[in-house]
Amino acid sequence: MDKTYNHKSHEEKIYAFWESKKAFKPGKGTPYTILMPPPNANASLHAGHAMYTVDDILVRWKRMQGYSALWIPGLDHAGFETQFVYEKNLSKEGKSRMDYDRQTLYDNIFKFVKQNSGLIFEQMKRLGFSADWERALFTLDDNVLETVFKTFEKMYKDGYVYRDTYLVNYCVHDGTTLADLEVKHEERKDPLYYINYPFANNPNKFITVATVRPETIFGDVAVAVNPKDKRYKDLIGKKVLLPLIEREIPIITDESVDIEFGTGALKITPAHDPNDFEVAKKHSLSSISIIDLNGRLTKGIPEIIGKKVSQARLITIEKLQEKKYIAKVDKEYLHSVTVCYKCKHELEPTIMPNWFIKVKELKNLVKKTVTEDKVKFYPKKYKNHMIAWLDVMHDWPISRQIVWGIRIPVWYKVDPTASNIYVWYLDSKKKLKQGNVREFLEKGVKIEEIEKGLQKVSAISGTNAPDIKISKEKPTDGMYLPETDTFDTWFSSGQWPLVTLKDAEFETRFPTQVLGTLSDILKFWISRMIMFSLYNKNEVPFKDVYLWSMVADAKGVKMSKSKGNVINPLDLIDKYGADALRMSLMYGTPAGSKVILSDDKVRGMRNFTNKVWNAARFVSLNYQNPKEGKYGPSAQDQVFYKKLDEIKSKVTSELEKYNLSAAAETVYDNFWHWYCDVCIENAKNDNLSWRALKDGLNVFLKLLHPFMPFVTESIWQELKLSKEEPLLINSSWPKAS
RNA sequence: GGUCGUGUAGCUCAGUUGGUUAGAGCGCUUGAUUCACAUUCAUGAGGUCGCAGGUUCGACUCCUGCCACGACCACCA
Repeated sequence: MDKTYNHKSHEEKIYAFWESKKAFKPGKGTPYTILMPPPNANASLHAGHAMYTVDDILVRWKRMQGYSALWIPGLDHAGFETQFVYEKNLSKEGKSRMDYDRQTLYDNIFKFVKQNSGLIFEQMKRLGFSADWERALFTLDDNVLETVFKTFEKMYKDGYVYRDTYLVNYCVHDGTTLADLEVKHEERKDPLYYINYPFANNPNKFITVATVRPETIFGDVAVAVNPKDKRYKDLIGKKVLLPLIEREIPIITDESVDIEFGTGALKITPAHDPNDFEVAKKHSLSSISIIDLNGRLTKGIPEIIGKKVSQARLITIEKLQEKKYIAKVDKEYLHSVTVCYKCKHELEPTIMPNWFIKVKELKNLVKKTVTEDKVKFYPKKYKNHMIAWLDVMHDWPISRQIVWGIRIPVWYKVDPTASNIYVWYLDSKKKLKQGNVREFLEKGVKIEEIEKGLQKVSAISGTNAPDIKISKEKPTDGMYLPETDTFDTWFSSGQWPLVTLKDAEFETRFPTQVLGTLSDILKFWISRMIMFSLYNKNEVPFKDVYLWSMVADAKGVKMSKSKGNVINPLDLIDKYGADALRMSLMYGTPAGSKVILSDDKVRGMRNFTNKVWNAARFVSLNYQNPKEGKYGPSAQDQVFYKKLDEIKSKVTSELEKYNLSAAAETVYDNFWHWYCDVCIENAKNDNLSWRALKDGLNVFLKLLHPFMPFVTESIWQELKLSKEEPLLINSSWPKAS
């Protein structure tokens, strides 16, 4: 053996050795299954993924305990995320998604993803991950689509899926709807305009409303005041005129109006404000959409038609001022606006037909299950987080207006006499056309041409909605156009536990054991997985959930590209070895806490790696050439074995409780400061037998193996400590005698 | 504004049902070295355990209040 452990010369060799022995395939025994949270297909390894070491430790430990341990990896298509990255590349070439029909764009993104995919698995192998790579699957694989379609169909039949117009958070920039979860709030300072609305029967008198969005007055359908507000008591039911366009709207009362704010009178714009949408629904007021999906005004005064919102606002203000409608302006008004979590642009609340999942019953099922600890959370506090989230969770919009994803398997029947389907398509000359299908058909455009160049279909919902068919393939009984919306990524990845296992494995491996992931996707993902699992299989997807809060640098600051403090785990592996990295991720990182990744810490653990190597080398040298008659007194050996038993029990019980950091610390401390500093010194002084030390080494290598697989297996192979067990990875876990 | 959580050494965190001098890793001090390991060993410094009360023979631990920070939720046009 070399005097110093050089990870570079061992790690690659050992990993190839395991693979050649098919060491990651499940053996016989009680099944133990972990599903890897699928990383983005085109991602490369970052510090967050390195924490999957948690899974690897558990799998390796259970494998050694004699379980049929299986760790199934996968890749996620990550719809919105990926399309965002792709479109950024497109714009560098001066192009946009509008230059392509749906299918071509999809194919191009698919190529783009394929080019970059799989790299992350190779990087995970460098960390020593013992997943069954041959079972890896991708969220766009056929069998995944099959399951997702079936679930959708079943939910539709069971009445959990509905289509409705709804006020959604629409990002004009990215061209898609965002779920509430994807929305960020940002503080802004904007002018607050006080605008006079004259009374219809007496234009010299008026009621004043306050708004930061004067351009939306053309979509107003009412002015609301609080019923308890004495100032407006006599005005209720009266009509006022909208400035500039002089449309009549009523004054209504609603308790949600804050008497203290502004003038106490609120303009109601249901098509472009979530609160107003609710109020309008309550009072059965229709809504008037004045902004289209490109963020341009469609109604109002002629000067603003076709203009973008920001411009329209300025023009509107100017006109209002000219006609003296503005009572005053509060220039320093601080309020919060909703922005897109991805591109940070301000969102436009917009009314749009969408597919929804009715969640009330389903979420109560999840809540019951979580409350009853059918799924346990480590640390426990996340149980409360989950329940609190379920309480406020409302219907889930699952359609996304992006191409990169699983197309919602719905077909709209084209009725050539109805104006209920609106399309965007590239004609045979690659020119973008948009309008009613009926009108195109009347002009002699063939439905095939529309379908071929199709970018987007928007079918109205409600009473005049077209007939629909739920089917993967195009129905043949007439003219149909496909739904172009795709599923929210979480709709498919929420079914991850249902698609990863083979049919027969649902008998043996379901529910799976544990899911380890970053706590910020508790709501997005974990809640949905439990939901789909209960709905489809009447069973939880996993028994335990292990969470960590975030990955931070040495100073405890969250790693992010914008802060420039990102540490690439691969660099640390190059420098100090995978074992050192793994150990430093575990040491001092209890469930739920921050994961600190710093060069200093990893270096410290590299020292430990070397310590293990050297101690093993020293013990084996002495054991192979024991000095005659120098075996120490057996009483001291007995004390040694007793302590060794205690360590075995302690490490095992900590692992059982998912106290991975405590287990790591126990084995680290005892190996270094007891076994090396005390016991080896004793043996040198003939106070302990080399035989006992050799047994101890055997035990420590096994206890260390889940945490530091490479160095331990290297030693095992070099020293051939046990003839019965050729691979440390498959050896038996030490039990206290 | 609401809910939950956190506050222990310079940093990140342990501290089990209240019980002697409160611990670890990294960092820092000083020293050792022909010794398996300078990738080592030993040693030391550093904590009013957020603040103020209370319960108790005894509180980092239990209770109350306050302060600070964080997460999530809801957000007033």
